[in-house]
Amino acid sequence: MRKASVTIKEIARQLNVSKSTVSRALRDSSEISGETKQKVIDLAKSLHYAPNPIALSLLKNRTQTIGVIVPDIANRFYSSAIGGVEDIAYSRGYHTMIYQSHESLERELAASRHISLRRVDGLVVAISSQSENIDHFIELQEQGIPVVLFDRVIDTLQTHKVRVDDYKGAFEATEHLIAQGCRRIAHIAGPKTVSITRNRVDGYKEALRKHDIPFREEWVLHTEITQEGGTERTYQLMALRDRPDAIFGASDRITMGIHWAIRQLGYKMPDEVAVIGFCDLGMSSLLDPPLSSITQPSFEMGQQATSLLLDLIESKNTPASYVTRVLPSNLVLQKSSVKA
Amino acid sequence: MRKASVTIKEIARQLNVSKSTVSRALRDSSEISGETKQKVIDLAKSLHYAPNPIALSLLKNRTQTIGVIVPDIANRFYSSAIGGVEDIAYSRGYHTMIYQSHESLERELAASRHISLRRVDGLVVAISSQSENIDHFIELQEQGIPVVLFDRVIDTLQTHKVRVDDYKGAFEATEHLIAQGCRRIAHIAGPKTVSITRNRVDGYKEALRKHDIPFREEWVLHTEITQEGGTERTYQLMALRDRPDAIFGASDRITMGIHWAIRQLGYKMPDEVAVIGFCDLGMSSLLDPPLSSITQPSFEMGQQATSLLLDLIESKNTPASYVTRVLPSNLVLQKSSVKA
DNA sequence: CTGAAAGCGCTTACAG
DNA sequence: CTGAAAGCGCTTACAG
Repeated sequence: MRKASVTIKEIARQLNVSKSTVSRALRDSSEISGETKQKVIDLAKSLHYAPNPIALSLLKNRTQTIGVIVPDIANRFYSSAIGGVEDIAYSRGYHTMIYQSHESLERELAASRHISLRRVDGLVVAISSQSENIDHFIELQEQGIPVVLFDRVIDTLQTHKVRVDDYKGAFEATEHLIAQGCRRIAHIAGPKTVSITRNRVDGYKEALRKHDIPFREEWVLHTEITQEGGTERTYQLMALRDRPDAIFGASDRITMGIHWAIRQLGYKMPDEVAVIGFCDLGMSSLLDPPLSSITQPSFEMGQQATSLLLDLIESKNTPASYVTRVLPSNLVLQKSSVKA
Repeated sequence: MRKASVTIKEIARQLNVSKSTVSRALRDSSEISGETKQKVIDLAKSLHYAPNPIALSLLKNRTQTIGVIVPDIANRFYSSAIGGVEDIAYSRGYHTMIYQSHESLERELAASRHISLRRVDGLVVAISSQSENIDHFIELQEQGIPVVLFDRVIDTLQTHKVRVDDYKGAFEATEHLIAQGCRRIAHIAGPKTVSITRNRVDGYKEALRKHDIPFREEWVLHTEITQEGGTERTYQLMALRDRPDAIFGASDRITMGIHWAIRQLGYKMPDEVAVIGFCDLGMSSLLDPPLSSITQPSFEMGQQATSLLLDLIESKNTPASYVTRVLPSNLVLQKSSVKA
């Protein structure tokens, strides 16, 4: 069915030279005469010759392809990070294969297996919240496939990491709420298994401590990273005898759920309940009132992770040490948390 | 520094048989003795042997991989459609490579080139709005790489197509606005180059005609598929001496822009201006007031397109004729268009 | 039932 | 400067 492509053999036949000569001419080897070189190149062009990357892969055991695993491409944070990955990969001659884990360890394993089988050259990954065990990534590394983590990092994997300064972002958001006069500040956090969650809870706590506001266990709730989770936990918080006067949400989805629930329940934002959360700006500005956000440099995170990965792939030996890049987040204040 | 994988040669060496025998035993050929077969299979298992898919690709000129090109993976409609693509591809033993065109012909060309070079087995695509010329897809077909269109289809390409019933969706949305008592109904449409746009405009016009409402040129504006586009065109509409009492938006992004602008401008929804649009439900329910939407079965569209594609890939000969599947859209009424 | 050989498309020591 | 040969990992007629 498939139309046969032009091969080096065909060019050799037409020119009455050997395949070796054609191959060398095309890679501009210095040991070929200018004349022959030109003949080969001209014919190759007119025949629309393109080398078969699969043959090269077999030869070099390299595919010029990197993989990226994210929990969910529909999430703007990740789709934007993928943009950054593709940007760097493309400019350095690599292609990108995108996998979604849907927060499931099983699907992360399937993707890892595929990456190993397909001889993908390296992997950029934001670990699924279900994955406490990361043996599959260690196995990839043992096979010589470098892995770089971003966003969701984990201590047990030795490698380059790129993450945002969650602690500081959470600290600043909480301190902002305090500056607005809030004293009863709740936090709806992500799954306990995720590193980010812990950092954000810590930042939140530290801001309270700094301003001598007592920490109250019942005002920190954990949930899956979904809008429904944010909504349900908001119901739970607002149902408390002692209800909060501010809620800080740990992610886009969660925070959108909070915003929605607060409106549903009939509270005025920000006066009765101030809301702020880690969120994508495009999203948060659409809401009414617009949502104060801690925004993350997602595109840059994808870029940096990929650039570190390609360095690993292209260097002969394992590096002396791994780096962890911590990028700043950015506080964008809007009406949901700024009192008149 | 990639660790060498176990090969058929290694198994043959350890068992003192030929590579051919190992190969046959592993594919369970009937011409190998049960005993030998068992030995080979056992050793293969204990060595964690996995066939090198790259070698197979070189041999068969097939990669068990399909490509999918969409304008933008961050758009929920497309990320959900990709979910449907992956669902079917995975269950039939194929992997999916995802490409984004960002509505640019140039990037669509780059993706097509990659698909051709990488010997991807087939392609599912929602054409970029910039691509009036689709020679690159015809070339793929000529190379024996089948292409199936979904969402954004185009008449000039002979192939299977899967789309939603835009005409009917637009017709119903418009008729609903009329039922609400609106008579000055505007439509903010997508780029003129896209087939969908024309169908939606036609559905809108037909509903007006049926109810004897005169069509007014100045109430149909075209824009890029962005939120900003929706916002700008809304400003333009509401600035008219004769302003509309309802706006029907042609896509998620556009409609979100309309909703935002109407609120900004201080109009009451739905009483002063009713708003409805093609939109994802998760999104539209978040807004205040919740947005009436024509929802599309994006996941199913991805599934059906992929299933048609795999049939093309796996059949020996080109089919007698191509099909166009038209899926129904669904009208979900919410507060933005339903008057008390 | 099993093996040697050719071949998928390419590169690269090794000869000359 | 050019070519013949071996090899990447696998399959499959062709012999036996």
